[in-house]
Amino acid sequence: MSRSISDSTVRRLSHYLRALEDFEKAGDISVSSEQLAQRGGTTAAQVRKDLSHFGSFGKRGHGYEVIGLESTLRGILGLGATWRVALVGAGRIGRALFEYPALAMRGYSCGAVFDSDPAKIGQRWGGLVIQSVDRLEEVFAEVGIELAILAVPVKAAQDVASRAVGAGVCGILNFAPTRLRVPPHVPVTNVNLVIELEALSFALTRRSREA
Amino acid sequence: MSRSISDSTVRRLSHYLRALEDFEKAGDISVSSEQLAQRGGTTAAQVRKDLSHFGSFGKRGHGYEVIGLESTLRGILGLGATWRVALVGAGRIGRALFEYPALAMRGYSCGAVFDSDPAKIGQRWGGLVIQSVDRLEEVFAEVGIELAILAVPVKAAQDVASRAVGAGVCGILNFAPTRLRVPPHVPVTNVNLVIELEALSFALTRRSREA
DNA sequence: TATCGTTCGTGATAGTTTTCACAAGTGGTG
DNA sequence: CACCACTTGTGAAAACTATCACGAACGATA
Repeated sequence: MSRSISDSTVRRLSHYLRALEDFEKAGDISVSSEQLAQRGGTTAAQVRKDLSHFGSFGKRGHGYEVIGLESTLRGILGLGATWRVALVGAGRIGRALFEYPALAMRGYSCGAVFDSDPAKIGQRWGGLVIQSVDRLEEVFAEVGIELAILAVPVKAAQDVASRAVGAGVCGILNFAPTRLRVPPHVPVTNVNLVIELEALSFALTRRSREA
Repeated sequence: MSRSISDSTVRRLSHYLRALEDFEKAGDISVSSEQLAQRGGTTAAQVRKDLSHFGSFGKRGHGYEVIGLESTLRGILGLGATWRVALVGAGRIGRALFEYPALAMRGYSCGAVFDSDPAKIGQRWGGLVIQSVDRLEEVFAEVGIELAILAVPVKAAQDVASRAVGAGVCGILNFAPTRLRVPPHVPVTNVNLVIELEALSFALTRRSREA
């Protein structure tokens, strides 16, 4: 029950949850840390350590009960709650996210869409009308937005982030390839495609250099 | 000039490069590790350590020459090379990637698009005709594909990955929320939106629990 | 009930990454 | 030339993360 949980641990919990969902589909009643480890690409000891930060969920000699651990992990990851989300940026990436089923399934419900392009403002996406970013604060308050998803160009990202924080947002999911400056109490998760591309490029190049 | 470079270091190099591009635009000739650190959200010592793994690029008393370090980093990250890429999966995410300018700018040139949906096969994207995944090996050989971008459903991901490896691919950029099993010599970079969503959810929940 | 094979939970250990602190190099100035 | 303000590059220390190894619990079996 330690206080500070490392990012790597949280990400592994995510993997375990997905593995458990598969074990459930396969009809398994219980799984061992060893089985979870293999599916998650880690070790049995790591699995047990990760879980032990939050409590003691297994039975010695028999492993973990699939359904039980599944809902425990959902609880730890906060997947029971639902969050009212605003999507800022109605470009290709914004659109892909808007229709990404996992968003809704993880409890993120989209309550507003913004763009700065006059040609897009007023268009309908699902049941929502695309709003001008100029009205961001106003709409955030009206709809009760808790979370902002940023799918805007780098240039606009910091400004939108600051305004979202000003409007009282609880967290930000940032797709712009830039590090946002926000107060420490606002969690930001970055999905930075450029970094991933460059990391892959590095791995590829390193490989061909060594060969 | 150590052998094994940690993933975190590589990702920071990416940040430094972006910062340098900005410093260049702003007309700066040289920067200190302190300046790079602030832009990249880290510390001056970290910046120097990261760079020192690859050589000694600064001048004591004066910092790093912006243009010079920029091209050094591009070299380290392998951004000079161009890679012939295949996009597997022509859904929303595939489309967003296909039009993502950073892809082309990082030296990834798309040489083929695949899908399994008969309704999509035969459609044109840019100058490319969407191919059936059934012809994957064939087309990979014809076009000389070096890299596969997977934007397919989880169910199909492992199969496509194995076939891409069989077809001699050098690396994989995987958007499916699953861990691929590939031979160790094939680098895989995962962009797992589900994990990011759950990590954010954890941070949000943790926060509201503590408050 | 006693024994056995299994698997968890966890303190100790090993390994990795980050931070610290300072000697050494650089250009400028009088 | 001697000194100064500045900033790098790097060994050593600290912090963090992963692995190991083993006692303790559990159900099954006779």
